[in-house]
Amino acid sequence: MNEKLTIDDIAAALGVSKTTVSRAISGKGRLSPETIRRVQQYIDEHGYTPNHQARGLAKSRTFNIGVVCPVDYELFDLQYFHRCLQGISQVTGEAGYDILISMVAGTDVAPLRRLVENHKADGVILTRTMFDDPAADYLKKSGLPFLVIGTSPDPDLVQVDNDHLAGCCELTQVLLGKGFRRLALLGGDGTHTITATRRRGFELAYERLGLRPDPSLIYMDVSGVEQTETVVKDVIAKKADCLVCMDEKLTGLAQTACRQLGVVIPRNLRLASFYNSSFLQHSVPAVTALDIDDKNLGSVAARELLSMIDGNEPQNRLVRRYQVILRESTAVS
Amino acid sequence: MNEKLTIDDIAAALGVSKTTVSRAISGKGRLSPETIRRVQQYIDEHGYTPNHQARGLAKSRTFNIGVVCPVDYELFDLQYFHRCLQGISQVTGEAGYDILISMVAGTDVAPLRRLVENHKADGVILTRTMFDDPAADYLKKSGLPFLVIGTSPDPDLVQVDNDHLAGCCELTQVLLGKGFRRLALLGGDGTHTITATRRRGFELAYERLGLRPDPSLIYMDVSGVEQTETVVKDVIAKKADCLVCMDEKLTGLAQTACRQLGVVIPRNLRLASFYNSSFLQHSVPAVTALDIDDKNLGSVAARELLSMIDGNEPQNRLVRRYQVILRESTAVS
DNA sequence: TTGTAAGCGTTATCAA
DNA sequence: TTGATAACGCTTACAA
Repeated sequence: MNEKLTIDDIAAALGVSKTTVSRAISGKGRLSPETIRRVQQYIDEHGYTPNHQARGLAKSRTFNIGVVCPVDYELFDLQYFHRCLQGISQVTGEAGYDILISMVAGTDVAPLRRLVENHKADGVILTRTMFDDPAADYLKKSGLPFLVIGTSPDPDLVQVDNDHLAGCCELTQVLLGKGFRRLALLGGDGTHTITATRRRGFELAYERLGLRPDPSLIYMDVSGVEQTETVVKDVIAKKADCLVCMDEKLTGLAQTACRQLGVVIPRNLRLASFYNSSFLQHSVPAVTALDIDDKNLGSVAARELLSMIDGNEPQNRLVRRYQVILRESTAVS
Repeated sequence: MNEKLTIDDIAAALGVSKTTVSRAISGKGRLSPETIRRVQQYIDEHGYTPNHQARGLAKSRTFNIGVVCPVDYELFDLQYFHRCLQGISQVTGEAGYDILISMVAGTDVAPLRRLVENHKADGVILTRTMFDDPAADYLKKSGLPFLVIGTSPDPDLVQVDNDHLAGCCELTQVLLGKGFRRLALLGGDGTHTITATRRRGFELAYERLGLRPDPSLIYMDVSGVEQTETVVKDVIAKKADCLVCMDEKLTGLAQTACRQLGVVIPRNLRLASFYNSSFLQHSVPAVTALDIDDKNLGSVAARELLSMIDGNEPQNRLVRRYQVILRESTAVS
């Protein structure tokens, strides 16, 4: 209704100065309880809502944080992104911050640049990291506080990530513990750091047992139905016990390939995924997977970014919120 | 680098007034070409970037638009949302606007209220509409320009939507044209207006041929694997020719159910979807579907909202960008 | 405990 | 063609 009520109006109505009103609202400075009460009451009755724009100008803050969303995110990435966003949203919301989405296509950081140059955000979260990430490079130069969700070899980047290394290692260890020795690994885009991390976790599990994975059973940069079918054929030919896929997309491809080739899971081949999804949970048979709390990841990232914005020393965070969920697809025959 | 360069600095450096600089930048008012050139040159050399916050305060605009994203969006909704967002992002970006995401859970519009009350956006887009949508109700009261993507029975809402009615009708007509007479319809959440629209389109196709669908073959509010299996059993028992699913999620459920029940598509039952996805395109067999250009929908919505923000009369828009894609799943045996 | 006044970086309204 | 100067709504020294 009275959208245009300002701090001045209240001051005039109450016969006090706008400083007093400002203080009563922010709670800063010492005021008589009586004054505070009067201001509060007036606000409650007349429905004043502060103008963040003005507040921002005065404090040179926008109370926005930017979140970069790659346009090439696919079906499953979106789920991850959405859950991250939930965590981010919750934390930032409580702190009075809003989320500005910047959609970047490929290596073109123009939208991000706009956001930064126009001073529209106080900090930025990158939800994906790549080697030589142009977005990260740009942000580094900009001087704006930012962090990446994910792990990067770049030590200058503030990083928040799940301990995928430990998680993947653990899932692999569980499989090895079941007696499967010939595990095949199916990996996607090698330019994503997560791919390297998962592979490392896979290998680490072997090393802990003093073993080594069969290098000919590690397939990287796999994508598409045809390629996956080729891999599955090869995996069967090489008599692998179990196929471990790096994410749910690859797992889906593997399932399709198996169905096409008449490979029955878990009878002819076991199947596991380094990333869980409701999809894998409901597929037939349900697929063993590493379950990661993405929402929590978003919360942690947001909290860290807000702390950086407040001038605190940045700190990398490795979140250990995951669990191995064993399902039918890795049943021992 | 010199992030803190303001219009004042430029004015001082060039020995002109800030008004002049402001005009040179905005292109408003008459200035000598020479002055404009000097200002431009200075900006180019020293890298001035305007402060949107201040600009916003002066013009009482935020240059943000809010986009509401329900947290309960699932896998497939997200794809729709993401594509919409691409369209929105492109249009708003070109107009110098940014996108503020407001995640709302269920009927709790608190995050949206925060956004509105803090004057953080000049307008809002709702990417989903429900009957008695609390978000829409709130926005109506707020007075902020907003529109919904989707169709609502509420005549007070500015609506931008694909012509689902025509699209669904067309797909249904194609199926009827193939000689299938006993079409079953599988629908989801009845509180979503889209569900009602799709049903109407389905029925309309029959009416155009002077026919009526078998009411016992229309299944609404279906969700979950078990329920879908029950429906598929029933559909088979009632000797339907084809099962039409309202979206790709239901289609996926139907596919799983068929696989479980040993129902072979398209031999024992034909399958079609009122919403296409890469998923249906790649599944085996590929599924006939209505393909809709969601990105374009987002663009249209964004353009309309910006127009409303500029004070133009709101206008409902019915976008006719769809195509029926026939695939293996509806092959005539 | 409260008030005055000077910012914050723009745009807009007058004059000149 | 330009320039003072006053908004825009809020915060915050510095006074009182």
